[in-house]
Amino acid sequence: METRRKGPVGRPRGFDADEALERAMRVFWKQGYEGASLTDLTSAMGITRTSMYAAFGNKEDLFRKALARYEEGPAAYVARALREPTAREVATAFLNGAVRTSTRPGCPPGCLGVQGSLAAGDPGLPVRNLLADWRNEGVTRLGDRFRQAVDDGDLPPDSDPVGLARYLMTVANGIAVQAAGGATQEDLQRVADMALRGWPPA
Amino acid sequence: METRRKGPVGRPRGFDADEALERAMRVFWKQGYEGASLTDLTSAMGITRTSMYAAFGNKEDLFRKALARYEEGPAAYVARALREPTAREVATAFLNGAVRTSTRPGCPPGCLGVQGSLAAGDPGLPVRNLLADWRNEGVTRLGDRFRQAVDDGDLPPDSDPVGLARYLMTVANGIAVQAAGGATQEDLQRVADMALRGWPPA
DNA sequence: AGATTTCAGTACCGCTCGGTACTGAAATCG
DNA sequence: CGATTTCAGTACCGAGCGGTACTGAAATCT
Repeated sequence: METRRKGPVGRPRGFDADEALERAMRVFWKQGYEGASLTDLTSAMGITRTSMYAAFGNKEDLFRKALARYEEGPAAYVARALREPTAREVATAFLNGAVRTSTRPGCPPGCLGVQGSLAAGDPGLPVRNLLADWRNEGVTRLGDRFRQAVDDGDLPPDSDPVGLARYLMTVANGIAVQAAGGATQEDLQRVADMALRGWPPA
Repeated sequence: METRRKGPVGRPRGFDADEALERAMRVFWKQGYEGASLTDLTSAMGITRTSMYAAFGNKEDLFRKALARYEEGPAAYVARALREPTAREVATAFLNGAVRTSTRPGCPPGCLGVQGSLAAGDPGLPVRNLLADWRNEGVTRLGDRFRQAVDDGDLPPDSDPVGLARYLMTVANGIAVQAAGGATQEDLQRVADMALRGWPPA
């Protein structure tokens, strides 16, 4: 006979973990991993250090969860772009999404995958490597999609799918850097348009 | 009657300030401003904290001087590119220089102007803004050069010089990000070549 | 040589960091 | 109701941060 629980025993948590994670994500996005102190994070989340550690583990765990949330939220344009029917539409949707997410009003400029950590001392290396892997995985996914496009015939047979993928990711990363320096959405949309002027014809 | 000094009175400094600054520049380049501790810096420079403060001011002053040295050294390709005869050659030299400097063996990957500080908490804001200004000044200089190119007739009269400048800077910034993630010189040279495929004809 | 000036080094300052032990209250169970 | 469990909050931990006072030696001047 198995013990059945109607709900978790004990006092339930008094805050919305999803909302707290959203707030934490924005602090990391704005200030980077090392630049975001636990005090910054917990005061934005509206909870105490104790609650944060109980709910999310530690600072690095919190960042990993914030990155996962970022991927499903602000960075969902990547997955959407990959589902576009042609290589050109994939590329266009990807860069336009990067522009919009990097310059969205009410959100920090740039991209969590770039601003989160680019260079760091020893204590920040795990997160730095996590983000480098995250960006490289994006290249891989785009590259797979473009290999498919070559098979489909909407990219020339002599195309370099991974090269095209890295090119787009490079431009998207640059857009994030430029957004951090104050470039506007119009500025960066022009950049995205220029970046596609040399795109291989179908 | 003016007092003449043959040399500075007192014990002369026992280290090469230029060499020390070069070492500091590389630490900032690799670890970023906030990620480079005074211990990291001074041990790489081979001097004590006291000597560093006497010779360079404080950590922020040291960074400013390291950035100036970076501009004259690894980033000298920018000034060289601006002196190329045509807009296309300017653009090509600029991107090729960004690729080489971001992937130079023996140097940290990327660009000090990007890796130095992209996102930061309150204490790092001055340096973050310094670098954003530095990047934007690069856009301005390229933009001035391309305006000249329009006058010279080696860019179409309806070109957007500042837009073209921002486009190149965006690609260069993206190259720095990608280099930090392990992209090789060959990878990034292909990216630079692709970025110029849509360049306006003379 | 003696006086002076700046050197390099140690030890320390107050502060903030990420992380934790401990307290007392609150909510759910039998 | 009483027992149990987890909550939120305070106060604190050792460590590292950027920066500085102080010491004694070394090198240049008159």
